[in-house]
Amino acid sequence: MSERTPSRRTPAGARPRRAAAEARPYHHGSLPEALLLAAETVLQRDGLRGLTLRAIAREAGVSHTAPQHHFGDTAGVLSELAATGHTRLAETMSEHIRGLRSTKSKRKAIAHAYIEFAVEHPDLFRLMSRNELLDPDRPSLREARQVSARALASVFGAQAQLHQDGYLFDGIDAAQAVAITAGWGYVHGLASLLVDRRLERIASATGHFADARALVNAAIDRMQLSEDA
Amino acid sequence: MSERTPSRRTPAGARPRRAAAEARPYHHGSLPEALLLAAETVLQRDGLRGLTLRAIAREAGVSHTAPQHHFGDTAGVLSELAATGHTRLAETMSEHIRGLRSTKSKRKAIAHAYIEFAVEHPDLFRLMSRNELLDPDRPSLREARQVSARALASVFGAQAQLHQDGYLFDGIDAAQAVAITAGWGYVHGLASLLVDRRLERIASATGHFADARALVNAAIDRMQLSEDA
DNA sequence: TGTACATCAGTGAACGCGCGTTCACTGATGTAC
DNA sequence: TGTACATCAGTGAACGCGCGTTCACTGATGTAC
Repeated sequence: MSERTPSRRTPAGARPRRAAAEARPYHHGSLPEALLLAAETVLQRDGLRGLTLRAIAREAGVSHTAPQHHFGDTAGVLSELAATGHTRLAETMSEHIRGLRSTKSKRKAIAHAYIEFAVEHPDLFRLMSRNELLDPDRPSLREARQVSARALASVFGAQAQLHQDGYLFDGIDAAQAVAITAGWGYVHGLASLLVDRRLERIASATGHFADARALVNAAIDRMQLSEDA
Repeated sequence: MSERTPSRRTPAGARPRRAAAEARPYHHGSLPEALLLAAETVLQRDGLRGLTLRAIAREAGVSHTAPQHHFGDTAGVLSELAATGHTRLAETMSEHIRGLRSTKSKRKAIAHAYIEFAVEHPDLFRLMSRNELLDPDRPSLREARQVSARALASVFGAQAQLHQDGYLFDGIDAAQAVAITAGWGYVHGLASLLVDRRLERIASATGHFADARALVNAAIDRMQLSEDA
C-alpha cells in the first residue's frame, strides 16, 4: 500500500538518518525470509499467475529489483517457496504418525496429513508439483523433497530400513519401490483431484457425503492398508 | 513464418481477387478447428506458458484478433482444447477395455490407457487439470469430462448400472462413489507423478526398472483389483 | 435474374499494462593496516 | 583508535517485450424483395 512502510523489525539501536522515513533502515536484515513470506502471501491472494518478482517485492515493500538480488530469477523464489512447502508437509506428516504403532494406522494418518496440507495450502501444493516452474536442482528444494519423500517411504515402504543419510532410496528393492509409489500415487492423486475440484459432482450425487473432502476421507479409509499386495 | 501462407484447404471454385495472395480466401472456412489444432501445436512446442491468443493466431496464420472472435478469451480456447483432450482420453480408455471381460483386466487396461495418454500428451494432460485456467461451465468441456468420467466409472464403479444419459452420477450409492474415487485417484496420482518427473530417482535407485514408466506399470499391476475392499 | 442490405468473418493499427532486465547509483558493513 | 577501501544490500529510472483489448475497417455470404 504505502511506499514507505516502517520496518516490522527495526533493530533496537538503529538511528535512521532521514527523520521522515520513520526508522526503516536501508538494509533490511532478513530480506530473503521476508521475501518468501511475501511470496506466500501473494500466492494465497493472487494465485500462481500473480506470483511475479515485482509482486513479491511490492508485497515486501522493497524495490522490485531486490528479489532478483537474492534469488536470481522467478524460478529461484518459486523453488525456495516450494522447498518450505515440502518441509512443512513433512512436518505435518511426521506429527500425524507420531506415537502410532501399526502400519495401518500410520498409513491412514499420513494420508490424512497429506490431504490436509493440500486442502489448506492449495496453491502451494500445486506449486510443489509444477516442475516446469521450479529449479529441481536447487539444493534446498532437493533436500526438502527428500525429507518429505522419506516420511512417505518410511510408512509405505514395508519392511525397509531406509537410509537415514546418503541417497534416500539407495539399495531399496523393487517391491518396496512399488509399494512406496503405490501409496504415494494414491494419496497424491486424491489430493490433486480434491484440490482441483474434480470430485464435487460425484460427492454430491450420492447424497451421503457432506463434501468432496468427506468422499476422499472415505477413500483413504478404504485404502489398501495391509502389508501384502 | 510467412505472412501470407496459402490456405491448406482452398475450396475448388475459389477465384481470389489478388493474384499475389495465391488463393487464400478471405474467409477461412473452418477457423475454429484450425485454431484448436494450432493451439495444440503451440502447447506441445512451447508449453502452457507460451499458449497465448496471439501465439495461437500466429501459428494458425491469421490475425491475432481472430481467436478472440471465436473463443472469447484465453480460457475459452484452453477449455475447448481441454475438452478435446478429455474426448481423446475417453476414446483411448474405451479402446483399451474393448473386448475384455473381467473387471480385473478392464481395470488394468483402463489404468494403462490413462497413463499412456498422460505420457504421450503431458502438457495437454496437465492443462486438463488446471481448473484455474479453464471455464468448467463451458458445455463442451462439461460434456467431454462427463464422457471420460463415465468410462472410468463404468470400470471402477462396481456393480452399477450407470445412467447413460442425464446426470452421470445421479443416484449412485456411497460405496460406489468411493470405489470410483479410489480407482480414479490412484491412476490419476500415478499419472501425475510420472508426468511431473517425480519418480525418476526411486525408479533408478532399485536398479530393477528401466525407467519411471516401468515402475508405474508395476504399481498398476499391484493395484487393488478385486471387487471387495 | 438482379439488386439492396444485413450479417458474419477476419484485418491491422493503436493502446495501455505489467513484466523481467539493465545500469548507474547510494547507504551500510566489514576488514586491512 | 582511526582511516581507507572493498564488498555487500538495496534503490529507482529506463528499456524493450509480448500480452489482451479496442476500434474502425474490409471482404464475403446470405436473404428479402
